[in-house]
Amino acid sequence: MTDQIARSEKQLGAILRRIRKQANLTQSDLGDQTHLRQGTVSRLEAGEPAIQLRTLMAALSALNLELVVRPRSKGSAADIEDLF
Amino acid sequence: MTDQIARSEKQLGAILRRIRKQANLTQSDLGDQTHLRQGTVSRLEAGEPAIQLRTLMAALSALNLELVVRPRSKGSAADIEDLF
DNA sequence: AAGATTTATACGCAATCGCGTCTATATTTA
DNA sequence: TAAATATAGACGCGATTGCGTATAAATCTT
Repeated sequence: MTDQIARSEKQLGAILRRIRKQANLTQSDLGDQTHLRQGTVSRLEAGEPAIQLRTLMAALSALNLELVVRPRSKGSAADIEDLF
Repeated sequence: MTDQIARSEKQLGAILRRIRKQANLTQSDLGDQTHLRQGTVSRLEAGEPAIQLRTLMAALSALNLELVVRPRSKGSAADIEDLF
């Protein structure tokens, strides 16, 4: 399984959505676990830039994920997604 | 160099501060590059939960960093920092 | 295709964002 | 320790959050 690299809100949201679906959870399921509205989860996954950190961390926690901060690896796949 | 793992806003802020200092930048320097106030950078690094994703991503970008999302590694060093 | 489920959007609300600016504390350096 | 630099925190402001609640629109299932 390839790394889930995010350099933008959109990429981050896409990653979360992918993982949530792999876990067979609906946005509402996730919302129940995190006390976030389903609509809020939707906006997080859509990559809205003004979503708050607390919202992101709550989602990560519920999905049992962690964040790693590291120097940008040159020419990673993430660049391509960014082009559109 | 050990991984920079964040499971909370506080850890994330601490990581950013560490890296910024290693790069010999002040909060104002970073603010200039990102169009963020020095005070905003301060709050980001302090781990305020309501900071927006756009603010985080701007800082990451200016520091040439990227995020990796991955399953929580059990018993990592990050747990200890969480105990405060 | 119809029905059920899931996701995207909307409303008013209180709270809080980041901005612009300024000042009080640290913290570092001479 | 004095002076310089850096960080934390405040002010009012306009904008937008996530909440609570609904409903449209899109996506599965059967």
